[in-house]
Amino acid sequence: MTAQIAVSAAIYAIDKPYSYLIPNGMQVAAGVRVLVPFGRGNRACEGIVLALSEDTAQDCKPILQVLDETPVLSESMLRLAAFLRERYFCTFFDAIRAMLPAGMWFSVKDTYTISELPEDWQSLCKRKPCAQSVMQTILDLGENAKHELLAQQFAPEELEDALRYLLNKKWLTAQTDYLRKVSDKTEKIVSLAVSAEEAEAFISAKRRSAAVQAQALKMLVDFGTVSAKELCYFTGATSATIKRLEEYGLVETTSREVLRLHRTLTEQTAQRLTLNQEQQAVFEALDAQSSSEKPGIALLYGVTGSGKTAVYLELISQTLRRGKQAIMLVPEIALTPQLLALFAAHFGKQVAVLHSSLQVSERYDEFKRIARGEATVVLGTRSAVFAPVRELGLLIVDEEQEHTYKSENNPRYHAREAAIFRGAQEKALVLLGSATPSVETMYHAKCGDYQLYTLRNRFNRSALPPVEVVDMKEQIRCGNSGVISSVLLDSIRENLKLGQQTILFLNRRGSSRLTVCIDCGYVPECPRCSVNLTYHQANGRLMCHHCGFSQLLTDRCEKCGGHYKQVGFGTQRVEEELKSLLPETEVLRMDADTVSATNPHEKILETFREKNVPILLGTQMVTKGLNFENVTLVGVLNADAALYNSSYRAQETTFSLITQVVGRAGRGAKLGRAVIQTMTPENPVIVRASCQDYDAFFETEIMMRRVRSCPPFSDLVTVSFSGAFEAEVQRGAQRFRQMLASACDKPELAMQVLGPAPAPIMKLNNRFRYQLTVQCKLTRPVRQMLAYLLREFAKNKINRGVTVFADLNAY
DNA sequence: AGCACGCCGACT
DNA sequence: GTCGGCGTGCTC
Repeated sequence: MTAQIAVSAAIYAIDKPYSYLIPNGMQVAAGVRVLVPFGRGNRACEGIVLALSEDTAQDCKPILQVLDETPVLSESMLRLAAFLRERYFCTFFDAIRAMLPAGMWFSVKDTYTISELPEDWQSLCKRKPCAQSVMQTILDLGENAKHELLAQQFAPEELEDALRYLLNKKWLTAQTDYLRKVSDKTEKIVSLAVSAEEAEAFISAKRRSAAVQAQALKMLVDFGTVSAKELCYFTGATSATIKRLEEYGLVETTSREVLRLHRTLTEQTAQRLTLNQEQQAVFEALDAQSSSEKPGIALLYGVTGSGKTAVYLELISQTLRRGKQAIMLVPEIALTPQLLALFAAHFGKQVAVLHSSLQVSERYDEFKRIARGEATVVLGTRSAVFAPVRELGLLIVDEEQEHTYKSENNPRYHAREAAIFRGAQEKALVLLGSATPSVETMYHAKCGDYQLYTLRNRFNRSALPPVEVVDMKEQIRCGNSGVISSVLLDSIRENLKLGQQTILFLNRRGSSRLTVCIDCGYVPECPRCSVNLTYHQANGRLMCHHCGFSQLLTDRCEKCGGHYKQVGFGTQRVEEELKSLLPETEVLRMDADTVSATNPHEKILETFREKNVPILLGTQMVTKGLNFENVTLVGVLNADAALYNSSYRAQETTFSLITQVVGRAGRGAKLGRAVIQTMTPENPVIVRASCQDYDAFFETEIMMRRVRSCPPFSDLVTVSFSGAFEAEVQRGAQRFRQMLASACDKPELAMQVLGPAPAPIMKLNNRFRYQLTVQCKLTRPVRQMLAYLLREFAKNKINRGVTVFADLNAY
């Protein structure tokens, strides 16, 4: 008997199921994790059994150890992993890693023991000083040492080198333990280990040579105890700085569990749902579809406020009544406390919540509750599509057009696509819901691939707010160079008089802030990335949002000694403008700068609601699922900001965004209104969004997509190349293009290749990036051909120094 | 990627 | 003469 195993150590270029011998008496099943020897060195490495087969083993190694008593993934989930691997060009294990919660993984603990050390060992390794000191350390520790302990004392590279040397000499032996880890996120806390006076003395003694250390110490003197993260943020220190200070004995670090605001689901008595006629009809049809032999996929297209959630709840209840379970995916759970409360009220303890801000152990617990069948309703973000429910009856993807469903790291899967595959596998109804469905989804619905259900009426019959489009060019001509038009200002004033609230939305895309020297035009750039640095008021530093680099903003320009100025309009600038226009009015700002762990957006929104703050100003965050009775005015400050980037999705996201924002006004009894500011009032996307005409928008958009061969008519595979040397990366991309050209000799492999072009951010963390865009129908043969080329590219040593990866329909 | 095997330059 | 450098090729 052999087992086909996905091995964690296998990189993409060599990833495939590896066959291993099952030793006599060992209990192995598909879906259990095992320890297997891999590679020349036969290092123990983690794997998961994909399948068992009868074939007599030829020359394969035996499994070392079984790590799970029962499978952690069902056969159907293993097929889903295979699907992810093929569609998103990742390894089996990458896919599996995405499917299991962090708390289920094993931590590798290497322990080194001295075996046979010759008397004169010190003279024997004179030429290897690092090995000598590592050996001495192990001796001091008493014959054996844990890897993590050594890692604290030596630089990683040096340590690995020394250990390899010592193991090779057979002076040391290593043993590997795999322990289940259910560790929670901890954060490092730094505090002074000496008196404030001593720290001050150190600062003045050091003067210039260790400016960052001095800064960090100063902060500790002022605040006593600070988290390492904050210390780095405010002073520009790095982990190395803290380590250095620790060595000097000036500071000490401890770790503390990250405390997160965790909402416990309070059980309330659910109000009996009453569906209106339209909802009832849709519910019945969906219910019929879900109980059919092959339920397939449905799209619930319902305008904002038409009560999609009520239909979801009824369908979930119905699924439970049939003895099956349901998963509902939402774009961002933290933004929808109202939904959480609703689910708690309806399903009580049967609900499991899975989202990114859960602690590792909490997530693991929820995972187990689902696997055991205690939780039958799963509410969660992207990765909840992998929740281990046993008998899936319903899989809802709410707001299916949202970009948060696309993973931004390996495997770069789309939760909607994973949901559709899983639904088909497990014969569950996949229900996509949206007020502004993605063009792809609506297209499939119109083709009949998905069943289309429509909710046309707003639930409480409240009319959609009247929308006014303001031409900002006109405003400039009239002498208003600010970001708030006179029309919007008047409306805000009016609203203030009535004691009603206003939400102002600023599109971040295309409105990035910039620090520039007004004398010579110099713009500070990140030394590691090809981006400009952004000024943060909170710490007075210029920061890189991509690699974490930061530096103090100097008074004078470092090139010419001139003056810096902040240009571009971020929320800060709008806030200032509002202050001068409406000096007496309180403005609540919500963006990446004001939202933090200690001040989460829920808290800001709560303040907005409770204290009846007149104006809420923010970025994307203010558009999502907020229901405020007293909000009667919504302003979109720069509606077209995202419209002119090169992505084929720009129109769609802009339309969806504006529609959502406008839908925020007048949710209560009072009539709302919306003001949309734009430079291009005649733009069809703006026009259609302002009158909430999705159908017209869709018709034009689908035509454009057809003409340009964009999704859903074809797929776009972005093949990215990165490396330390720009010319090498570019040549690599060029070579891949040639490989593509010679591989696509058959008609079924038809494709169009664009590039190589520099990636949108050409340099990131000192690595240069280029990309090719492959436009094709991603059929099986095309996928296999691309996978083959990716592997060949990685294997060929001519491409050494250049790494490649592919992303399907990237955002 | 990670690791062993194999062939050339600075030390005992 | 040998130890250790780095280049090369394979991973059940």
